[in-house]
Amino acid sequence: MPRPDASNERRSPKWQARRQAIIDTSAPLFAQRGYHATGIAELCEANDLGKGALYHYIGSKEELLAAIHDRVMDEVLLGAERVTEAGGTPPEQLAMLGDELLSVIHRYPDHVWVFLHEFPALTGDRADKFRERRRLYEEAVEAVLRAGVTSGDFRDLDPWLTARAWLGMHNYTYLWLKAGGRLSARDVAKPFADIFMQGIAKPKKKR
Amino acid sequence: MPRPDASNERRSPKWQARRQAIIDTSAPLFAQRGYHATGIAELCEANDLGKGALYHYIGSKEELLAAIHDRVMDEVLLGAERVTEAGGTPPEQLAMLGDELLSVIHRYPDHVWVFLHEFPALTGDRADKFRERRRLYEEAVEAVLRAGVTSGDFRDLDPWLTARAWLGMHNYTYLWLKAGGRLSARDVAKPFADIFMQGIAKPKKKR
Amino acid sequence: MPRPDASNERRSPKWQARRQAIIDTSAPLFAQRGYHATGIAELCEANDLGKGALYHYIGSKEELLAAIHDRVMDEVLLGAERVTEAGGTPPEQLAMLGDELLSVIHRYPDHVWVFLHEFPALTGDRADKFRERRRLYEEAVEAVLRAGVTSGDFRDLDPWLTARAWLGMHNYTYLWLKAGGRLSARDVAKPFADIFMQGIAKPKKKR
Amino acid sequence: MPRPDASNERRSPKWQARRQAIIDTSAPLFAQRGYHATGIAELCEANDLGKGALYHYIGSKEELLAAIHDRVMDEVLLGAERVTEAGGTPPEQLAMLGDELLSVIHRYPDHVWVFLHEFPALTGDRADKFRERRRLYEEAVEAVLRAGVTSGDFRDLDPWLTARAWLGMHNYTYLWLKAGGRLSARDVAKPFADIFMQGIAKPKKKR
DNA sequence: TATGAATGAGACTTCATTCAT
DNA sequence: GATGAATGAAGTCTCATTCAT
Repeated sequence: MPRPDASNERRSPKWQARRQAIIDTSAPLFAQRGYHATGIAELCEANDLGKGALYHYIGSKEELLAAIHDRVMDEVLLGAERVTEAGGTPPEQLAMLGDELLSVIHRYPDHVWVFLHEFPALTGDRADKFRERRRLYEEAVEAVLRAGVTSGDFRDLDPWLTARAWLGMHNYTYLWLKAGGRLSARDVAKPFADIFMQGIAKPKKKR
Repeated sequence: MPRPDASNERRSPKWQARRQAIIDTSAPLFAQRGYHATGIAELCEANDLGKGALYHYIGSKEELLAAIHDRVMDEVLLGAERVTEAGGTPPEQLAMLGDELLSVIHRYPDHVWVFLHEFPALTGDRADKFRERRRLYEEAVEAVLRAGVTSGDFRDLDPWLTARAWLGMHNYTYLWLKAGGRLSARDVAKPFADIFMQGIAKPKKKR
Repeated sequence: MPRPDASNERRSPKWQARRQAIIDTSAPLFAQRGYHATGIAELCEANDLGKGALYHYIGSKEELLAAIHDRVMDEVLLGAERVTEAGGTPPEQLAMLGDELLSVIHRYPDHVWVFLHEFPALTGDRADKFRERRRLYEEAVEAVLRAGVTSGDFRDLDPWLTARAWLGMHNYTYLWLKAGGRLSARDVAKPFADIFMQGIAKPKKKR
Repeated sequence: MPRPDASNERRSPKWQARRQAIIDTSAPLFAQRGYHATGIAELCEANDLGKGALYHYIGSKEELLAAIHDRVMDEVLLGAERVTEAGGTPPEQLAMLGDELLSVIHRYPDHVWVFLHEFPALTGDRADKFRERRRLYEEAVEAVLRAGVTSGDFRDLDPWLTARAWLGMHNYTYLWLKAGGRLSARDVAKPFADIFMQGIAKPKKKR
């Protein structure tokens, strides 16, 4: 049963920093072993902290999980905002969205893994808040697609369904796209954009 | 610690049927609450069986999880075989693969959810066997892409990376494609194939 | 809670034989894995019988344990009777008791192991009956020692304490004396008798 | 499946003391009811501790069993060392070994009962380590016997077999020798030594 | 005689969390 | 800030036994 977010803003900067470090250290554990399979004891060891001290920073295990989700959603939504503010044609916007999204997945592979695997473990208000933010992002993608249909850049397609195709294609990279890996975010974003943009482009009228 | 699959083949047909029913009844529970979060007690209640009787059929919780995985992989690989045997051009083959895959997801949404979410909970030999079968399927997709490049139907693309795009686009539908829902498997497969096929088609030479 | 011994005497000879076979097949299992650690399922497999059929013969697990105890005690007490009937001097009697006891241990190593390790698992009447029979045998040993003191063959010793020494020396061979082993019962009985008899002999008066 | 002994040395002295108390409180339970028949719940009640708290100290039930074994073997091997360091003729050494061994059995009757009854319940490394220490002690006894033969104090006997006789005679006292009982360790050790020493002594040459 | 599905209590162990220090 | 002992509910799984077939 989630408790009201202990207002972290009153805390000292030192506390804030330590909390952030704990979040980032814990994400790989949750990613590798699973949220439920990772015990408080393991988190304590990984963070070199006693149980009491750990709870001083995280409040509860689920709050820690929510913090990892927020870390990702903050970045993802920030990316979407940047794209909106940058302007450009719908195809340009969609390409930028892909760049931003894959950049987040590439930089935070563990956080994203947790995000995509363990969101059903969130309960109550925390689950609601998370779903709300996720929906917000998905609607941004749909909006670009709709704009492209209107502008004539994209052929007449179902924006909702097409957004799902785009999201699946990009999100699913969490399984193999890693920071230290062979491929950069851009190495993936470019070919994916090529496929998708050509795939939904309005065919040129033949004369 | 996975034990060698207690040779289920010696069991009576009645036992086999009951086991299958338990597998199918349990999949939705794992899908909705998560594998670790679902207790044996819940499985017992859902299957209307005592603990001892449940274990008479499943061996262990993890064996039950593996059985759900197998149920899906059996169908998926069977679909891939049908496609191979059907023959046709690479674009036709890829379209058929999409039809088959989305059909499985549409018919077994819970099994697939479990499959895509809880595979890290498999350990030891069971994990190995599962990864092997999954790789087998992915290679079938790559093979079709490679054939299409060779045949000139598809432009020159990275088969591995493109297969990931295709797999993500299709697999990710597990989040919203349900048997009772608004959309049929075909309703999704057709537009997805349109996007993907047009997206990787070799541009026609202009005259 | 032990039930009154289902009067086995009314059973058919075939039933009796099968029951005896089960007792002898089960003793090694109990000896090697322990009474509590050996499950009914293992007993079924070893005896090539279903659970229902096994229970048809043994009544309960504890009754089976008691039967193994009885098998040993029958032999041990029979040996003691033979010795009594044979007559002879106390040293001769004690030597014969050693021969008989080690012969039982050598012929029924598993039954004896169970007997010496698992007697605390017997409860209620079964425990009482077993303790009674064990005491009976021990008193036979004490009686011989007492007779030897009276006759002047043995020096003046505490019969109870000396009997314990003798019993420990002989019983404890259950740890290493096996039917198929290097040593026969006689190979052990002779040196043991030499030690013990010389150890308690009345010193010859010097002239 | 035994885990590597969680390095208990890092624990606080208070923890160590409590652990030791738990070991000594649990030994009588195992002795009276048997290792397998004694449940964690009973151990908790006897130690006035919750399940979680108990596990905080013991790691596992089998580790507790091993600790009881070690408690005994530590004392027994220490006694053997004292004897070796004390020096003296082989008969003196053997008498001292008897004094030491019976003293341990008298002071730790429950621990010894567990030790002699439940050692088959140890598995893996723990069983190996225990067997090794036990063998070490038995070899010490054999060595004294061998020395006595060489020195001419004992007649020509089989050291291995004679050691078994001696061990059985002494170890078997665990069945009736108790700290609060009628007999002290010395009350038993003296007559036993008299029997055994006279029993294996080299007969004086008659003139 | 024999089967094996079903029982349900109880086995050992782990868990997230609290709180006195 | 930090510790780690203690909690006790819940975890997965095994058990001896029964009974309809």
